[in-house]
Amino acid sequence: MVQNSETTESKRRGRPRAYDPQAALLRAMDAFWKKGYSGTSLDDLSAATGMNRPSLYAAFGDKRSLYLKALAHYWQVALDTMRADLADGGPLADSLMRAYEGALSIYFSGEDEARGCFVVGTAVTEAVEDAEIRDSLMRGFLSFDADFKSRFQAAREKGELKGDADPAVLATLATAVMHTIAIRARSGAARADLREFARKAIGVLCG
Amino acid sequence: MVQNSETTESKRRGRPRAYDPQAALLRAMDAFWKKGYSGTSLDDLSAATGMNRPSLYAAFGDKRSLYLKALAHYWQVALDTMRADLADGGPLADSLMRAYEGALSIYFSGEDEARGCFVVGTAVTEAVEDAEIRDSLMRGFLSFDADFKSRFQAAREKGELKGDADPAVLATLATAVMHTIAIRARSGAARADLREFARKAIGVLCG
DNA sequence: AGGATTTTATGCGAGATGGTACAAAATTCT
DNA sequence: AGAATTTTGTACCATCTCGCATAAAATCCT
Repeated sequence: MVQNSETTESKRRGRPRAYDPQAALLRAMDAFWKKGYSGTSLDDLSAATGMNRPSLYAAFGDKRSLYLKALAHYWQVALDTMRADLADGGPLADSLMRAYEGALSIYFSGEDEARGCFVVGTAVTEAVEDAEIRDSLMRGFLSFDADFKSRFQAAREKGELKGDADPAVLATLATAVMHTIAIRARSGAARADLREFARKAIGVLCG
Repeated sequence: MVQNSETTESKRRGRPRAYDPQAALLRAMDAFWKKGYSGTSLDDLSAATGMNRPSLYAAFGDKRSLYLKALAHYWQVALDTMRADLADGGPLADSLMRAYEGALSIYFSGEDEARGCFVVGTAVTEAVEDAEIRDSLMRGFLSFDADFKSRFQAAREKGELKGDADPAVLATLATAVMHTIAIRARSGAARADLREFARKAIGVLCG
């Protein structure tokens, strides 16, 4: 994505960086995750990362650029996690439950408060005014749908689903379950309740 | 909700208001709807309502107070609309489709751009830091669930659903469909596609 | 040791932001 | 007509916001 000069070459010319850019990106993501894009100031980001503003600037560009990098990173982690959860063997219901468990781990990964999904909790708000964010959302959600659909198709070929089941619809519904869990987690719902709902919803989807 | 002195008494003592408070609240809601709570400035609100800042203050209190009033109004409209759509007679699938059609009308009611759901698009972001908003979300979503659940229960008693169908789970799933439609509408999905998804999702729920 | 190079740290500046003071304007009551 | 009352409009203030200029610090190369 960036030049690999940073990771490969260990001997850099000038004063060494005081902070790991990758770790800083994660802390910046945490800050955005809590307060949203507009609600997070550069002072918040500076405090979260431990970097002063010029360093933030040199490392990530301006505020929006930093947010987009955090968003891209989140998508990557979220999609990779879900693909891995869905790919592991076992019955369809187990695969789906693993995916929802994985999502819940992310949604409740905050220090004190439940933050839900980074995308749903922060990017959706900006989507109306920012076309780049909007496109990123559309692509990401369709990617979720596609992964679920593949899993449903595989299940149908194995006879785990009724023959008239529509993998595309079930996939979008599976994403819908994830969306409502993300929303409700950020709205104060208990993790155990959401887990239980996921379990029962899977029952309906695998009906 | 407020004193009815404003609406009933037509003769007020001092200089008359230049703007209708109710209409102004709707315009303010539009402004928040587009840019979110943090992203909307008092200048935005002033421009949207045509009121200058001191008038905004006198009418609605500070920015957060105005937002909370807009949020309460949206909940009222959204819940009333859905209850009416679900209550009208006919088969379960028709009731559900009416509810989703009604939601889509709201989500695509913006001037140019699709804004999705006001709650999902703006309040969810603030929920982590603002306990009052968070509680409002929890109550509202559970209210949606409850209304759907009543409708599913009525359908089951009429024999429209299989006996082993769980109205509570189906209700939360129905809300999940609404959530994902809200999210996707704001992310640029086409109204026709969302409508089609709703139709097919109803097929799964009414299994 | 000294120059070159890169990052850090302090701090500034132009503009936006939320909120308010104050006087002028528009109406009702006496 | 004039006092009382309520809203409007202008202007202002303290603070925050983003972004950057500039100098000091820490390393590598010769």
